[in-house]
Amino acid sequence: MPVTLRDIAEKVGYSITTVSRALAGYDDVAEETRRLILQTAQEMGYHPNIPARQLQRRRTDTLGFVIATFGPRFSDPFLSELLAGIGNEAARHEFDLLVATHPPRSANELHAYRRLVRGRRVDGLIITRTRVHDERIAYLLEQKVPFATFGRSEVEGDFPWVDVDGEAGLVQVTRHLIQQGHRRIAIILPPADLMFSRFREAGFRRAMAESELPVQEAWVTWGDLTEQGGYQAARRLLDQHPAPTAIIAGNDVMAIGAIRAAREHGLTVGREIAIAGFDDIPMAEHTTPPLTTLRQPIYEIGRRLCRMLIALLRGETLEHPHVLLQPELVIRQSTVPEA
Amino acid sequence: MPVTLRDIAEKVGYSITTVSRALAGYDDVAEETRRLILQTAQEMGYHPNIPARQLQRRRTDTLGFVIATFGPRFSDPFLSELLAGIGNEAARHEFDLLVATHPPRSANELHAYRRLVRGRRVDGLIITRTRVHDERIAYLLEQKVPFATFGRSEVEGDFPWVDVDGEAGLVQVTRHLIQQGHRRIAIILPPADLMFSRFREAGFRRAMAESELPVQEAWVTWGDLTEQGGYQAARRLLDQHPAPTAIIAGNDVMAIGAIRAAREHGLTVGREIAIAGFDDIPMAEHTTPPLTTLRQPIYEIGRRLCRMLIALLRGETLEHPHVLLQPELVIRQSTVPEA
DNA sequence: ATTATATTCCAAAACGTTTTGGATGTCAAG
DNA sequence: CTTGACATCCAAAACGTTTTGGAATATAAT
Repeated sequence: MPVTLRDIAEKVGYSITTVSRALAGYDDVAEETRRLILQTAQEMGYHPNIPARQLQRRRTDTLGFVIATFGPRFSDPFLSELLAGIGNEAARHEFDLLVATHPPRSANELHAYRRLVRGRRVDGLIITRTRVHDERIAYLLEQKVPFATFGRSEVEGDFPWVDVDGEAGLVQVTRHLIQQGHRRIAIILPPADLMFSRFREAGFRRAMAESELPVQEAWVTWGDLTEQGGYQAARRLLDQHPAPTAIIAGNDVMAIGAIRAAREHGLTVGREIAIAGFDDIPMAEHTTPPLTTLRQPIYEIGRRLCRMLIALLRGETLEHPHVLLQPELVIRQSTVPEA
Repeated sequence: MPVTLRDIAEKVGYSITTVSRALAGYDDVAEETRRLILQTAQEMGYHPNIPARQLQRRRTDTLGFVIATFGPRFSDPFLSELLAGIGNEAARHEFDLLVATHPPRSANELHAYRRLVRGRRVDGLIITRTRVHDERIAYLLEQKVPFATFGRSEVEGDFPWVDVDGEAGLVQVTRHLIQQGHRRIAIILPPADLMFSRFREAGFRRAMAESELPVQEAWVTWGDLTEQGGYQAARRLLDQHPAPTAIIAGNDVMAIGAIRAAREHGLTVGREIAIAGFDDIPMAEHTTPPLTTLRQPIYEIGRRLCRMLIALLRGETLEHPHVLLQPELVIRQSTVPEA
């Protein structure tokens, strides 16, 4: 039913080849012929059949992005924003985006990657939240499928990445808290198998050491990046004696959970306890009190990763294949009591 | 480089046809032959080329979902959860999901749909937040592309949908507030061009009329479903004299904004002012105070829409092509002060 | 022995595109 | 008049799959 090159060819009386080449803009088509073909194609409502083109060109102009959904719920603002950045940039380059979802760290996570790669559904993929010994990266390297990651990796191999300097970030925020007079500082780290958890821990320890403050090992904890996780971890921290006077959470979502825990403990956040996050999600400036956090431009990173990957696919060599951005400390009332 | 049917055929000494049919499970292949072919395919690491299959089968086993991103940011928990539901269910049926993003109500919204439809990239689409005179629906009906929607529509045409009875929901929550002793009740509706805005408004008015309470027209306002939007609308409401003692927000995200506005106004939410939302996003039970809201099972609806659409694509007739779910009133401390 | 019926196989066409490697015709230069 | 250069066109192959419409052989029924 849909119009094909053959239909146009028959109508205008030229070969399929010529029609194809006219539409593709080759210069071995007479100007007048081209005009006729273009107009006819327009009139007949021609649009190329993409699967056919993909088959012939042996590429799909499609990117893959696999999202981990937490249980039945996925409302991680981090992933949403990244997705928006990737998606909007992909659209700008006329690329499509194939999204696969799956429960996190499930057996079918790799299955999702294999599906996309084996079926030649995508030309490249974007990976986020790189992990220690990341099997996704290992797989894609082994399969020689182009990809770009948000986050560094210790896996050997050459691939572009963008990352935010979590170590420097944690040095900043820890120093800030120390400057505010805090000595008993706790931290709720992201899951330890995530690469950025390591960097942030290192930054925290470095800043504490620098001020010759001891790191209470009981105050170094981990949370699963959800509100619940932050809440629970913070509760455990606040139940201790002595309790910390400041908590740094691995992301804003956990920080929001920590705020709730602190409030339940009867503490005034900002005054009796300081709480800081990481990300600067839109909600961060609207919590009560507004959240001190480290801003990372997630949306922009999504766009950038997408651009890098597409450049890679086009065979261009990247000027800066590895980008390390500095997070920006945004100080709000959750660590600095109102004047 | 990748293994094709031809490679297997040459290796085992049968025709491409037989290899194809053996792998597809037809019964006109000898048992022994099939075993040989299956094993060889396995050994050689065969995986079908999906674009080739799509071309031949004239279907893609792929669904499309277009997401409106708000400005550069998209962190709408509603959309995230719906996406998770759709994505996980699609994976269960071996369907892929093509996601397109675009700024809301931009000219290229329809462009995104056209792109997916014209290029025959997808077999069907899922639409959410149906609008009055929805041009997306009109377009898909005109193109005879299967789709399913979250939300009803007044556009003529037959297509499956799932919706939540917003009118009944608003009757419930309004009654609840009236029962709590509120007389001056305001509402922040979703944008008026969204179908569900109409239903909710009707429910609100019905419940008010039923108790012979006047609806202050200045207290019927609209917000853009963001935290900011809810905050601003609530501020305007609270600046009035007399101010409402209860505010019903069009979704939880706006309710969170309203809570912030109320707090800034020096009001204790739950006690001096009641605030209710709609959706019951994960964050709702973790706000301060926890939010009274109408729960709609967004994740499940995503799955259901996906199932309906796939059934439709398979030519099955749906038992219940139109599903109207009842939202569940979840009463928390934002409307009922703590004991 | 012949016919009918299964069983197992496959050549070829088709899906709609892009690309290769010329073919044809025209025109200016020699 | 020939040659070469250019401009314009196209037949055919290829991408990798599925499906159609039998062919070939073996087995059972007459």
